[in-house]
Amino acid sequence: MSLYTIAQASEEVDLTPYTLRYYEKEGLLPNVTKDSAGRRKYHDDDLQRIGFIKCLKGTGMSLKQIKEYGDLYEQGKAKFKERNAMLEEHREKILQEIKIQKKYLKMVEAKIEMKI
Amino acid sequence: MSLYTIAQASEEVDLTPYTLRYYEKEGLLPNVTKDSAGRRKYHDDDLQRIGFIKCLKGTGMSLKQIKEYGDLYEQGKAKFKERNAMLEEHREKILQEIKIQKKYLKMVEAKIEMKI
DNA sequence: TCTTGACTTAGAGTTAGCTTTAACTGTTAG
DNA sequence: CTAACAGTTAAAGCTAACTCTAAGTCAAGA
Repeated sequence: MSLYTIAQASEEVDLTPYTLRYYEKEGLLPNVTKDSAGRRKYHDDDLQRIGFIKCLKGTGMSLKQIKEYGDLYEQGKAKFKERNAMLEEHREKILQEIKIQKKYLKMVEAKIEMKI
Repeated sequence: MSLYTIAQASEEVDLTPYTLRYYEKEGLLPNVTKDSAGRRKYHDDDLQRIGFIKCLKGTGMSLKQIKEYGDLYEQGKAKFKERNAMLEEHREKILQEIKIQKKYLKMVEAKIEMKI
């Protein structure tokens, strides 16, 4: 059970302390605790959660939607179906996006080969 | 040699007229002409250029960089090397990005299968 | 004890990329 | 001729996602 200061967590997940506080303010990190002096303490769970937030964000999900997903997650088993439906929909979006990226890649490669 | 009004061009490339004017203002579309009444007329060349802009933008290039590329393009053969170097660098970026997307896809799929 | 430095907060500022508004002009159908 | 319409401009406004500032607190080392 290791704990991280905001600086350490920031280093660990490669986001600035500003961003971590921002995510918390937006309700994306509801479980970050504070020590007696009011300073944030990040648990491994928090870091894992941030990792998944980065995954969702990196695949084009908005912070608003990520919060929705997180809120469902907080409600546990009761909202499992809804939550997984979100992920499955998102999965399709990622697949679609990879397809588009590959198409664009070909366009760029064609332009490179064009030599004009 | 077909010509398009801004509304038609907008339809054709699936961007709003606002966006087309904005791109022009930013210097991304230097060759759009105007009729005697001052109304924009888009040529096939313009639509092709917009298509490539969408490709670059869709793969994460900023409008600023796209403008840089376009400016080199305007300078023709003289800047061919520089221009192609940009594209090759961008090609690497796209490949990298596809890799990351695939990794994230696996993370999402793992979470779906986790059923917790 | 003093000072340094990492933290805290609320709230303001920034950036990219549009998007809209206001006021106006020129074209076209009735 | 006139009303509606599609376009024009400059400039303001908007949203997402940070990013920073100001003012303050707290703990640890010289």
